[in-house]
This record gives sequence, C-alpha cells and structure tokens, in this order.
Amino acid sequence: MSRPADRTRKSQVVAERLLERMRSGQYAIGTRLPSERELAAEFKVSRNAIREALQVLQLSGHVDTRLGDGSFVSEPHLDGGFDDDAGLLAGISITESLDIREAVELSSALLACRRATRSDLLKLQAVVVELEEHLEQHDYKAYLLATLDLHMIIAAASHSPYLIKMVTELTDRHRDDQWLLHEQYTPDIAAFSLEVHRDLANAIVDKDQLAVIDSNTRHYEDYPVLHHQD
Amino acid sequence: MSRPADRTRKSQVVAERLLERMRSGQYAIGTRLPSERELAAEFKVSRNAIREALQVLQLSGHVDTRLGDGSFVSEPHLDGGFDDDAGLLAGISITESLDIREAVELSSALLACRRATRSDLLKLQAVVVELEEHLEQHDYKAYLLATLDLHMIIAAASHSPYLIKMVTELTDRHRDDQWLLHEQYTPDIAAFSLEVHRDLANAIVDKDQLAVIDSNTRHYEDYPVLHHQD
DNA sequence: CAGTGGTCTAGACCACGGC
DNA sequence: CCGTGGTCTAGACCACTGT
Repeated sequence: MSRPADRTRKSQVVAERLLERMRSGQYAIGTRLPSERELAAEFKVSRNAIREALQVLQLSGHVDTRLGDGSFVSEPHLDGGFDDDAGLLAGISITESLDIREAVELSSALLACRRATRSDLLKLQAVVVELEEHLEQHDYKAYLLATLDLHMIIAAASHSPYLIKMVTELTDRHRDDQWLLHEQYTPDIAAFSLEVHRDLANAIVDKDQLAVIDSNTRHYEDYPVLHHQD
Repeated sequence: MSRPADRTRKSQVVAERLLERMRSGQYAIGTRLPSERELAAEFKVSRNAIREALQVLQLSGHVDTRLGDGSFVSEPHLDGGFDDDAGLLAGISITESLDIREAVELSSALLACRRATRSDLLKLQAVVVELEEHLEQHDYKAYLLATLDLHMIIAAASHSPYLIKMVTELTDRHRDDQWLLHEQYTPDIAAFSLEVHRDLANAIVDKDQLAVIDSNTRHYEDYPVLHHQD
C-alpha cells in the first residue's frame, strides 16, 4: 500500500495497457472487457493482478464493473475524477512561488531525513558527485540543471506524493529560468552553491535535521543577490 | 472492493477486533502490532486478510505501517477527516491526506518560526491559554476546535498566501468531523495533545526550528510509550 | 444453468529496516 | 543477518447475473 519498493507494479502496467486499448478504440465505450480470467491468461499474470488493475480503473472512472456480469468501458467522464494534472499551483503567482518553494523544499528535505531509503541516499550522493564534475569542467548550465535533479531526488526520498508533486511543479516552473543564470556564474558563486548543496545532501545522509535547516536557510536567505539561484 | 455479497469480510472482522484491542489498551499507542504473519496465525486467516484489515486501519489513521519494520498504533488522529472536495485539494486521494497535513503544517510552522510578527506570537500564546482552559473544564469539543484555530494562526504567521490557503482548506475539511472525536478523548490523551500543541507554539515563539520539527514529528509520527506516564 | 466477479488461501520471492 | 512488509501466483469456493 505504501511504497512500491521502486518496482512498477504489474497491476499498474496492466491498467495502462488497458487504458491504451480503450483510448485506441479497441475497447469501445460501453462494451464489455474480456473476463478477468481471460485477461489474466492474456497478460500472463495472476487474476489478482488483473483485479487490482481493474480497481484502479474503477476508481478513476474508466471502467464500470458489475458483479456476475463483467467489466464495461464507461463513458468518458467529462472533467470529473482523475487526471491529476490540474496543477496544485494553478493561480499561484510567481512571487509567491519562491516562498512556497522554500517551505516545500525544507519540508521535503526534513521528511527525507527520516524516510530516505538506502537507494535514495545513494542517488543523492551520486548527484553530488555529478555536481562536482560539472563544476570542474565549468559547465555551469549542466550544473544548474543537476541541482534541480538533486531537489527532485530529495523530494522522492520524502516519499510524500504531495511533496513530490509540488517540487515537480516548482522546479518545472523554474527550469526555464535556470539556463539564464549560468551566465551570471562566477567561480566563487559556483563554489558557494556547491557547498550549500553538498551540505544539504550530507545532512540528509547523516539524518541531521538541524544541518538540513541550516543549509536550507543559507540556500535561500544568505544569498540575496541570487535569490532565484538554485 | 465492491459489495461483499452480504457476507462480512474477514478483513472487516479482523479490523474491528484490532480496533477493540487498541481502544482497550491491549495495544497501547505507539507500540508495534504483531507481525502480519503472527496475526494471520492467531486469527486463523490468511496473511492477505490481515493485510486488508491493516489497510483499512491505515486509511482511517489508526495504524501506521512502515516497510521492513512493522505496523504501529498511531496517535488518535486529532483531525481525521476524509472526503475531498474542490479547491487545491481536488483529486488528492485519502491515502495522501496525512502526508499533506504533515508536510503543510511543518512548512507553515517553520516559515512562521522565521516570519511571525509580535502580534502573531501574541495570538499564538492566547490560543494556548484557551486550550488549557478548555481542558481544565474538560470541554473537549471546544478544545478540538481551538486546536484548529491554532493551526490557522500558525499558517497566518507564515505570511505565505499559499500555505494559508492550504491550511484553511484542510481545517475546513475536518472541522465538521471534530465534534465526533471528542468522545474518544481520555484525560491522558488530551494531556498529551495539549503538550504537543503547547510545545509547537512555544517553539515558534522561541524561534527554535528544531523544536518545531520535534513537536511536529510527535504530532504525526512516532508516539513513544511514555504517553502512559499519567 | 454456465459464466462472471468477490473473496480467501497458502505459498513464494523481493526490497527494506533494524540489529 | 534476520524479520518485516510489499507483491505476485495458482487455485479454490462462493454469490451473483444473464439466458
């Protein structure tokens, strides 16, 4: 129920393939899907995995299942239900987004502190190495993009769907600005940035919440000139 | 998932019996439940039925399950509402609501830590006094509503329009359910709740970010056994 | 009636967390 | 390392629905 252990669940794969067929018209609206046992045989999975896939599609409103009868492709529900790409940040101004970003990234870093798995920490350390490499080669553009990756990895390590979605939207919103910044970069600015990001990663690895707060504060406050800098 | 065909599902029976044990104190708050395999043996059902029962209790906020560790009796969720409506929270599933609450309230408390004005802090302290008064008079209903006020004041003190909006929606969503919860209150549960909220308020007044994290953690996650010291 | 979904079982393997 | 939860399997029985 909680974290899928990074592996994509079979029910998810099946659900997506069924969705494709519904969208392509192979399964027309209103028609009955093959029985669960038939689908299980076709996809070479257990009936249980098929049932979980169908439950996902039921919750999202794509399928209507009737006991003793079968599962049917339901009408495309206008607007309604799912497709959560509405965007949590709709209607939020750019000026607000920095505030939000500061708070959200601090929260995700702190949660990551408690919830990060071993693989999360390995990814974190790998990105730090990547940051160092980009800086050695003075590739500031690649460096800046990698810092965004770092924040995404931290969000993922928090294992909070809400925070992951928020950080994704925030970094997407800032990604376009990033490439503009690399021209402002000087060696000492870059060095400071690397230090802050490395400290943040290390704080999470060490599970040191106080250090997380400290590095996050430096990230956003002690460097007012480049307030948009990542 | 749909209709149990009129027969009560084993997972429901198990869930209710586990709830009884939690309420009776046989499973104290914060302690770890027997492993799924042990419960399966004890109740003479398959591990699958146990897992479904635990999932029900997770969704209702009574149990916190951690991968590779175990399932733990969670703090009686002071604000346990479900059923999502419109607004920023549209499309957010029930399973995510606890994560969101934890993340959002941590974010707002930390921002409040840095940005609260004098008048914010005064309001904060006033509400804590109000909480104490309600508890002295054993008016749990008023107490619970006041805790919502406290979270709203903290959000206001963060001076982030986004966070204010989020917390407003979350508390509105739960306000109607609050009066149901006060009947579950016992003096020691109330005492612990007061302690957590007072610590949170004091941490903000003292601008002690680490203490904010600590009290927020106690509010949502681990609930050490020290609770029964009263 | 035959076929469907709803539920349950016993067993297996994996990734993760704590020791 | 071991025990834990997360996932998947193959098979079984039941209750329901359509004809």
